[in-house]
Amino acid sequence: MIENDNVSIDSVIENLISIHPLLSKTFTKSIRSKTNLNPGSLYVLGVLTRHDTLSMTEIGCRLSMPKSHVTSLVDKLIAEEMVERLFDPKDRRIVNVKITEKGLTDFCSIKQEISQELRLKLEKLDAERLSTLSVATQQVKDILMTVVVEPSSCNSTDSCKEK
Amino acid sequence: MIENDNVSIDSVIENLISIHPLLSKTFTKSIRSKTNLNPGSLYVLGVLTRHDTLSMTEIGCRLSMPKSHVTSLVDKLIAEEMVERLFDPKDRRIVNVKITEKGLTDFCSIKQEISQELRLKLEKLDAERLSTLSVATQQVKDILMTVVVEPSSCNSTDSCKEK
DNA sequence: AATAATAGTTCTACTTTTGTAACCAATTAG
DNA sequence: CTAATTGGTTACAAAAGTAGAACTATTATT
Repeated sequence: MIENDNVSIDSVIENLISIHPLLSKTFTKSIRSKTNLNPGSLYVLGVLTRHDTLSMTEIGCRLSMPKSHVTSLVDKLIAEEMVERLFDPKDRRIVNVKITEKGLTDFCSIKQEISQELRLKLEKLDAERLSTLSVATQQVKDILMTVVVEPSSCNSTDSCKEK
Repeated sequence: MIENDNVSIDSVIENLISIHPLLSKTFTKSIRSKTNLNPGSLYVLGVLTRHDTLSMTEIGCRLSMPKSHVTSLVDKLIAEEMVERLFDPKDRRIVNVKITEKGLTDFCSIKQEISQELRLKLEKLDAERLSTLSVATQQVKDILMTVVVEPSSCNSTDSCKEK
């Protein structure tokens, strides 16, 4: 709790608040124009690429969306055969969602599609800045993931508390 | 070199796609619960803190929202006395929007509010990771701003250049 | 001067997301 | 064994964002 820490925290928050609209601008629009999925479904697909299976509650917790919304998004993904429902034999209330092979390959090509414009712009960066950006985004992602999604509140054993 | 660039670009895109939902989760919800502004209005306020004045078109371009939406968001901000309309004497069609003193101070306290939970979590990071995160977010922000908001497509005269 | 183009507003229709509440089935606790 | 809790679905209302046409006023083009 030193002076220096507070300055760092403030600058982190300041920076993240600036970055957020930039990312929205970059991705959301091309998601709508270039895919037949809505952004929410794509976020669900995204977390499923990073976790083999997740329950409905866990998905909602990680993406901060109401369970009812998760249901409708997963329904859409199932209609596209991108994910599947797996019923947990140990607790038959739980629905585990798993991405399919088709879902994985589709997600890859969708990523290509929606990042096409960004890719063109990144290509114009000099090698040094590009490498800086590569390292920096990796660090932000890694640290933010441990900070934002704290394991204790989202996992199946001690599950996400809904208020 | 080309090889290496493509790897970097892919990892940047991969990372940004992971970061985006994390930021949404972090900010959007508390914006709704802790302020009487909608997220869009807050984004408008945000860009106005970084640019003394912007025209309606420039705001829409920077945030990738239709001009009609910008109109309604600015209307809300004016009702809260956080911004003001300034008519350009040189071209009376243009409406320049400027953040007020109240807007600036309000935005600061809103930032405090909506980042409170994140702040608590950041405080638990050790000094090294916090400083890493501080530097990395700054780099991401700076480079992304030059990449995402390309000057030529946003300006009316020459006013869209980001530094 | 006539016409085209631009900046912004208003209007309407639509999609997406959020927030509840009611409900069922399965599990856990007393 | 009841009673309470949990995970998930369904249904509905409301907020927020998206998209585009029609319109006014102003400026630019010719």
